[in-house]
Amino acid sequence: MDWTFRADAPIYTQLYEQLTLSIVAGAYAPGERLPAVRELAVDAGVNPNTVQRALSELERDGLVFSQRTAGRFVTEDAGRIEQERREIARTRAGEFLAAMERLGYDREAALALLEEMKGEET
Amino acid sequence: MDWTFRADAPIYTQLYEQLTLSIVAGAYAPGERLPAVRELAVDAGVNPNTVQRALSELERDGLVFSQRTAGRFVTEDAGRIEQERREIARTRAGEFLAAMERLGYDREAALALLEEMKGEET
DNA sequence: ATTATTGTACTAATCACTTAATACACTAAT
DNA sequence: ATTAGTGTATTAAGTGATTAGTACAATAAT
Repeated sequence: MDWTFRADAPIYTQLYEQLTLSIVAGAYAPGERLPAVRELAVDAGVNPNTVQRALSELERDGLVFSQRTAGRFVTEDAGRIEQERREIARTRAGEFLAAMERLGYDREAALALLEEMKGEET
Repeated sequence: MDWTFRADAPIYTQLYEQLTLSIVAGAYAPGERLPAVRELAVDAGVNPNTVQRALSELERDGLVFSQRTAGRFVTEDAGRIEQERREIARTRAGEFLAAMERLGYDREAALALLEEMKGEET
């Protein structure tokens, strides 16, 4: 993992987002053990507590669970992971549509814009 | 204007965004005079400097200009306003596609999701 | 039993950013 | 000339959250 952080948002937030994406996109398999808090911390060059905080949120989301002395693991519930993936996608889509609406683009127009951008780089 | 602020972002940012939207969506016409800094400040219940800061950014974007003793005005360049509207829309669209891609949705799938959401509220 | 490795809790300090207070500058109108 | 209404600059203080330091707890392996 590259672990490069922007300055415009807390590190723990960025860790949280990147870890979520890693799990949801399948980079960590269901049931797989995650690196230890201290290990991740060294790897990312941050304080263990910062990692801890990010991981707590993943736990709150039900994407990981921890066994006090063995370590942290990705949930074995593949359905939960897929559900999370869908939820994030729907949220993003909703936010996008809302933003476009405020700009005076109705849904047709928003879709048209996306169609028109198909060939381009992001 | 309702001027209600969230707690998760600076006030000046939110002012900036809302004012931008107001201009771009045509709530303020090209050439129209904006309320004075102090007036907006009272209206929104914030410090004049906070308003000043938001307005400075609008100026940087070329959406407003100020005449030192007369007040601030929306640019008369309607093309500039439309351009800004388009830019914001394209940026949002690009961000959306990028986010969806990280989630494993290619463009087809992203569009399909939006189609599927057409009937819903945001 | 001891050690090493894990997650967790608590406290404190740093640190940057936002916001506020205040004073200044300029112009038009009276 | 004076006043009132603009935008602007500068400085200071608050404030809140992030991050770090350090110590604790629990279990598995040796």
